[in-house]
Amino acid sequence: MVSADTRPRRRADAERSITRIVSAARECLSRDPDATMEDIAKAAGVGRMTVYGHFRTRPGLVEAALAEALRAGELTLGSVDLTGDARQAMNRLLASSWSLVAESAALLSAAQRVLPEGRLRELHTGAADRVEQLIGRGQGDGVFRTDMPVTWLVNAVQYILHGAAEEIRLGRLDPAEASDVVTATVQSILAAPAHTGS
Amino acid sequence: MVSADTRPRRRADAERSITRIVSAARECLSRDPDATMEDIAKAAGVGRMTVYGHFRTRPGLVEAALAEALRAGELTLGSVDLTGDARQAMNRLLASSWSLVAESAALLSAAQRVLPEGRLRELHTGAADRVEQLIGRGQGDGVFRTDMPVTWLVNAVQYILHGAAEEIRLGRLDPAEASDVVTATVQSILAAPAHTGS
DNA sequence: TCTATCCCGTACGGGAATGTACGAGTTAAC
DNA sequence: GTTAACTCGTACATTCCCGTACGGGATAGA
Repeated sequence: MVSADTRPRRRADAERSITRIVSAARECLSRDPDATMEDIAKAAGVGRMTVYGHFRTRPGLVEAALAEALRAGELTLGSVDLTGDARQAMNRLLASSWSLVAESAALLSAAQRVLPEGRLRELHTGAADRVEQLIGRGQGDGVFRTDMPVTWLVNAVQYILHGAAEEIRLGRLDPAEASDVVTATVQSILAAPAHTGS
Repeated sequence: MVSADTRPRRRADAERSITRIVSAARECLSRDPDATMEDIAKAAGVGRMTVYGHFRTRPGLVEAALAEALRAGELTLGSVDLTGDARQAMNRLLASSWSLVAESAALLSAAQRVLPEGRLRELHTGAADRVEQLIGRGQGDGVFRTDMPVTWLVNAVQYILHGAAEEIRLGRLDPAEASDVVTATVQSILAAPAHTGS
């Protein structure tokens, strides 16, 4: 927040470089959490030193990339209608954002390794909270199960998305049917049991 | 397989060291896939050089640790009764092996990074196949859903187990209730829809 | 045009991890 | 008790990546 305010004078090409670098960082780190500064620089089409010109350390760049991904997430999340039937709302949410969340999983793990303990959760809270609220509302309406902690349900969904991304990356899941598979799986996890059998 | 056969002469203390090293490797790599040779040596209570005396390279040690974990897995898997109702069989399977599978997740990812492409799947096939067969049988019996690829179901279960391990590690899931949560979640994913709705 | 900003290559230093070499002390096995 | 095997410390070479320093060249912005 400091750099953007106290440094209002920045040349247009620098702005463009930064955009490309952060974007490249997202892409690289999402594929390999151990991606090197040079890997990222190459992907951005700039020299390694140019990267250091804008981001003094690797953690700094990782955080910027994560922040960018989260901003994009917040944006799409904010544009989704979460009212009405919680199941339908969840479907809409997944339809518009599952691939984004899934692809960011590796980036998240990269951040987890280089950022101080609380920092990640601090940044990530916004997005997770909204999902948690939706699930909570669904529980209140009786359409989602209540026999498990909400935290677990939220994270179980996360892990399914992560898994779907991995399966696609490994060529074991057809990207075309991934969306349907993910929504169906998530609905199964969240659904309230039809009857209270043993 | 080679070292055990062509080198029948090994002193008892060496045998003990190897056991301790492999065991320590499992433990360390399951907590941190990037665990160092020195970390492992320290955990095993031996010097780093002793480790190199038995495993020339890190990948070699990782493979040995993975093989050990898989052997343990095969052992428990083999002792589980997989006949009868597929759902019950799955519950028995999970009850006896979910924590082992879950804890080995990090080890698996460590292996994925240092072992050549096909090697991991080659080693891991045995265990995965058995789960796949059980799910396939459940589908044939009409108790498990058939609207998704079996491969996806198998891996979705994997990812749930992985997630459960992570949640426990982060203190967000009570180990005492983890078993119930896992089995219930897995059953939800696998269950055939009660009625053929829209 | 002129200047401050930015691009980017080479070069260097530091740190961490892997794997090798040597060798002295210890211990199992015969 | 003798020998061969094992332990394990120090020291070293190598590699990889991070981050810094310097400086020449290109370019946006006035």
